[in-house]
Amino acid sequence: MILATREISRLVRESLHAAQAAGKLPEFELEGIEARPSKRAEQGDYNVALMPFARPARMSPLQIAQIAVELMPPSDMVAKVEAAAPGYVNMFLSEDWLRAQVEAIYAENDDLYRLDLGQGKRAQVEFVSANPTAPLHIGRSRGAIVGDTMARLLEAAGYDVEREYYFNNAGAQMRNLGNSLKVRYLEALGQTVELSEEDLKTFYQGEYLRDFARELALEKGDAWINEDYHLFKAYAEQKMFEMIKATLDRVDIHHDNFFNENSLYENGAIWEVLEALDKRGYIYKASKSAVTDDQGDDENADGKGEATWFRSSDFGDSKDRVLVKSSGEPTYTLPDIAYHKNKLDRGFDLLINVLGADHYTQYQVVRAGIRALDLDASKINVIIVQLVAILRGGEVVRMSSRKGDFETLDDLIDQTSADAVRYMLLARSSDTHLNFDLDLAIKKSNENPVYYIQYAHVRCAGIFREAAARGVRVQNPDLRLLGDAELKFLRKVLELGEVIELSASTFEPHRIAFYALELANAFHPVFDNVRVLASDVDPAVAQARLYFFGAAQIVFRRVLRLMGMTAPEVM
RNA sequence: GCGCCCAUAGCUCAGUGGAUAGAGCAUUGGUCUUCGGAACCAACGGUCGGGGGUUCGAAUCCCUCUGGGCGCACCA
Repeated sequence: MILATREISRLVRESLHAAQAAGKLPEFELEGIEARPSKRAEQGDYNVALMPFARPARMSPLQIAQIAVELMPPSDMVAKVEAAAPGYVNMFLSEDWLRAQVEAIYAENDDLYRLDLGQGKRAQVEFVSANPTAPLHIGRSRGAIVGDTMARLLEAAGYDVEREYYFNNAGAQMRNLGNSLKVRYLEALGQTVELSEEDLKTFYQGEYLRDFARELALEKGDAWINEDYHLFKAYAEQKMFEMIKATLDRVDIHHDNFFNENSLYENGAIWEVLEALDKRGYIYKASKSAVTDDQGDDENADGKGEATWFRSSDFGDSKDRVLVKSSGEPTYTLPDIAYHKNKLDRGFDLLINVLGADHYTQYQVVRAGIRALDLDASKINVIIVQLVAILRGGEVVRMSSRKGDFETLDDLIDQTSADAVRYMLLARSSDTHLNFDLDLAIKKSNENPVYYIQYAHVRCAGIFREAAARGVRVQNPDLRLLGDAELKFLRKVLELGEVIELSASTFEPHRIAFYALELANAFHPVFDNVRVLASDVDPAVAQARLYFFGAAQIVFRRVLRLMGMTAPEVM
């Protein structure tokens, strides 16, 4: 379907252009002409503000608007154009054109409002990216939903999208995981294992490892009893990933690529990055930072010898950062920079990184690294999601990772539903804190937006069930029989294109969630007032209305799928 | 101390520099001879945290203050 704002902007631009060619307007740049959906019916369906052109034209904005109206090219989309003070062009959509959009909805169906914004360019969204040491924590869930919805919107906008998961399966944490599983394995075989204070600090205590260990004991018996952590680590990692993927699958998230941080060690990429930075003069060796930080503390220098530092302060960072510890082991920052270089090298046109607010500083350092390597940092975009608080009975639920009934994304899904999780975590701007109200999410009432939206789809499906039962089928519907209520809903449908365009270009996927609620809000009154199968409805009118509700169902299914939610036939 | 985010209706929150700031919930009052009432209609409700500035025009941009949140490791 056509993007209404784009088309109307074009009409106004052409009319002003024609005015300039005819000498009715002086020559000046026609930039920034943007149509907006109108807020008031008496001001038309779309408005274009021409006030910015008053100065270059040296005319009153109202005069410019009048000239624009006068020279407006004809369009079957537009019924009427008016100039309004102080300088607006108000457009009224043609009702015939609006009715014809019902056909367009059927034609596009599940691809409704697929745009050409991306022009087939390659985009990559990196999200979740948790290490496979534990089930997905609730803290990751918002980024997961936001990232996947962003990917869906970019696809709708015409990008070729890849979803990527970055993880680390090397290092101390994974070794700890292997050791922890071994302990549980020995326990599963009936041995008692004494753990020192020191062991407990690094021990993964989650119940999931007991489950893995029981399976392992059944599978291998005591064959692994003398193995060190390596086999256990590999086993735990594989099980962990199965678990994480299963959790993500519950909310319909599927990554195309799992990128292993360790590969950057194996192929030497991290050392190439270090060398490149060194060549450019951004590396030095020292026992402490060459830049005194604000607190002037240098306690990290104590007896540790020389580390390898990156002059990130040259790029606006508040202090320099260590890339290689005095032990010779890289910090996570070095592979992180190498990873982002790798992403750029893979030729994506657009990169999006979904990060929790607590990782923002780290991202700044990586960005500094990319700039230091003289690579195009502008291709890397970040969606920072603020923290989530879980509320029950108006109280914040503590999300302890040690104990408690509530810590994982699975818990959240269990206690509410996959659809509720997707909607609730999406329906907030990423940069505001989010309160996830458990009581609301499970409530089966009109207070719950999840049900309100899905119910619209259910009601459409209900009409068709009833129609089928009565033997009514759509044949040659006459769209002229649609009334004002239906047209009002169709006007709202038109906004879907703008929502996709805007959310894909500003990386703000939450917009689709609010739009969905508005769409449902526009739907329910129509459903209540526009009967299809009532005895007093003329059969021809019933045909047109049935056809209309079929289109409405397509729109709801499309919107729900863009949010990764199900479109139920019954509830 | 420094960096980032937030402050809009009683609550939870939308709002792309454009006309009279919106929605859901809550509250109050209505609508059922029901294709699914998990619905609809109406009313009530605002110094957009305070103060400056930029602009033809500011909730939106800039500065500042206040109040919250998150970071500021030779952890990941």
